[in-house]
Amino acid sequence: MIDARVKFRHLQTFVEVARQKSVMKAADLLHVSQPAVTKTIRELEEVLGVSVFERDGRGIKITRYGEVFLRHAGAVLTALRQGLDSVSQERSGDGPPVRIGALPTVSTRIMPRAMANFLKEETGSRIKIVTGENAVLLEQLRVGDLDLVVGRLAAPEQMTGFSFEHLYSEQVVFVVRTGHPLLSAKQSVFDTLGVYPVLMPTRASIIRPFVERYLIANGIASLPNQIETVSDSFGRAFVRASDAIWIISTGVVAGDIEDGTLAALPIDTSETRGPVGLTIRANAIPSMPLAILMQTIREAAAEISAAVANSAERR
Amino acid sequence: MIDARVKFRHLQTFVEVARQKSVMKAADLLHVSQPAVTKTIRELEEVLGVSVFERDGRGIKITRYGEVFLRHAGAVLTALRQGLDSVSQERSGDGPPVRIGALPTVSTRIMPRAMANFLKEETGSRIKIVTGENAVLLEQLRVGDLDLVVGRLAAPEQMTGFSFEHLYSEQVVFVVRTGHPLLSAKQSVFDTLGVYPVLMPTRASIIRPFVERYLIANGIASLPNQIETVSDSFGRAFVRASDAIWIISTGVVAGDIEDGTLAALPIDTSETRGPVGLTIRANAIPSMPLAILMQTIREAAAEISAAVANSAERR
DNA sequence: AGAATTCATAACCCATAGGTTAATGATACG
DNA sequence: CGTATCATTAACCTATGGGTTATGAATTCT
Repeated sequence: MIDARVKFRHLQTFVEVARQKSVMKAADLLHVSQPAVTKTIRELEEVLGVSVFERDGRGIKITRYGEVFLRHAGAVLTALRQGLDSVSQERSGDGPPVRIGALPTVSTRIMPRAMANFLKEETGSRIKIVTGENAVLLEQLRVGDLDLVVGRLAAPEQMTGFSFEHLYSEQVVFVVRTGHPLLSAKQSVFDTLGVYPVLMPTRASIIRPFVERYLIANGIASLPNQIETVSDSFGRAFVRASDAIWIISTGVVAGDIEDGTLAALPIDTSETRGPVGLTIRANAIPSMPLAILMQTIREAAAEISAAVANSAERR
Repeated sequence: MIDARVKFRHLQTFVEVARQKSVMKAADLLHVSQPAVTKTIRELEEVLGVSVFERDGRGIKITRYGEVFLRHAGAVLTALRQGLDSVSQERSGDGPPVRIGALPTVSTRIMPRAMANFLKEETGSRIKIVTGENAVLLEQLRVGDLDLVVGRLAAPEQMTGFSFEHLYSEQVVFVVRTGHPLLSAKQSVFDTLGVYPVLMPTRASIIRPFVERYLIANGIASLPNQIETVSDSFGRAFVRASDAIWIISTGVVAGDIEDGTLAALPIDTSETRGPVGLTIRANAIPSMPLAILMQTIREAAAEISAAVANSAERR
């Protein structure tokens, strides 16, 4: 059982003092007198049995016990805050919409299907879908502007504070219009690659490094005629109308390949294979509609992997 | 700012009633009169602005708002509980030991130094260090048998639910005893590599795929005389006593190279470079001693990178 | 050394949190 | 239908939570 002496007030005060590194400032922020803050901290230390701050010259310094407790206290407060407005927005009928970021890979195949299933659930909540560059989306996720990002797993440095749930793996392909000379070429594709314009993922995208590594590994140092784009609609239109080569995630062009408007070059790109999944803030508790949406996305992903497995006998 | 009317008492009572699905039983469990419970729930509902329970025949039933809030309330309480005993058990001398897994790379250089610093902190808590294969360690981390794994970043598929903190990067080297014929060889190392026995990392190890890719990239399809080992002590002994080549992380043999018993072959292995760092469960808040240990590891890593930068003028 | 800043202690005060018992609805059960 | 159960509501009481002002102790700045 939890020690009944602890109140939220203790945690709030503690966190505020820790943030301000000053009793005075904290007292100001909290609109109470300075001794009140000191007293509250004393009470907290009483319960914990250790000091969380120590005098440091004219000010104070957090102790290592304080450091540790701070994280927990923060967790408690954010959890509570979330809890409170999770219902208050649930009450108001249409709360803020569930905001999700979808990388291009999933926005053509997975998301439409997932949304169809989601709407069947009749949750009544609105959904906002943002497509964009990975770095941007993750930053928005971190700040809380988004609740969920669906796409490739980002580089580990960017993943701190996030948790990732694997859905399926996919790779990068080199696609061209059907009837493209390279499709019937006798010699190695890589030799003549430089002849055609190439559409690359932008530098900020997740797959870019994979692509670069792959190109280097295959003896291609730099490509002329390089165009960087995030827009899949542009890419699609451009590649259809020219002899350009589009280096892009399978998911984006799966449909086009299937109905024969585009074709993948016959090269082994399995090196560029990597996980696609759901990224959320690590300790956030998903709201009810979000939880449902995540579930429908999982299902959609499962359906599609199954379909792919059947039709192409992959694996 | 959080509504000051909410107290932990409200959450505890709420959770208890939700668990018992009965006001009476909850009142019993909480050692208060039954009206007290009702009142507390009323107050909570007042703050939330919605009912969390509704009468259901002779008893009560949780509402959908209640459902939503329950998860958060639970999270709040467990977070607080953890927070409290993260320090209070610390005070009482010996809590459960901190259990960490260290891959060979770090167990020779980083860990000893980190431990030395850690002991200076006088935390009084016990530490258990396990060395072993990556896959095993990560599984133990996942299950909760370990609190921390220090080593190379694992493949993304294995990282779900984990968070990784980068410390430094390192690469794989090919080492041989000093005086080895290959060191003074005129021709390319790769041509004569097959002549000598080779010690490889085991298949389950993280660096194995890196090594394989590297070998292939340099035109070596398969190596005869291949020995797979995880034991760095065996590797060290064997390589000293024979003409074998040891393919291993820099960290393991840095000391040996420094004092001249072993030497690295003069080949560029920068392709095998990759991040080394701390892996923990994504949403677990580190306990007091663990947090301190992580800090000392960071410091140790920083010291060592600095030392390396100085002595070898790397970068 | 003296002034200024910042946190800690002490003494005090009052609203209310947090409970109590007693009485009053609802429901299910024999 | 009466009666036992379980929750709600009402009336009331008191300990203490949560502040206040005044003062003291320790540093730092000038």
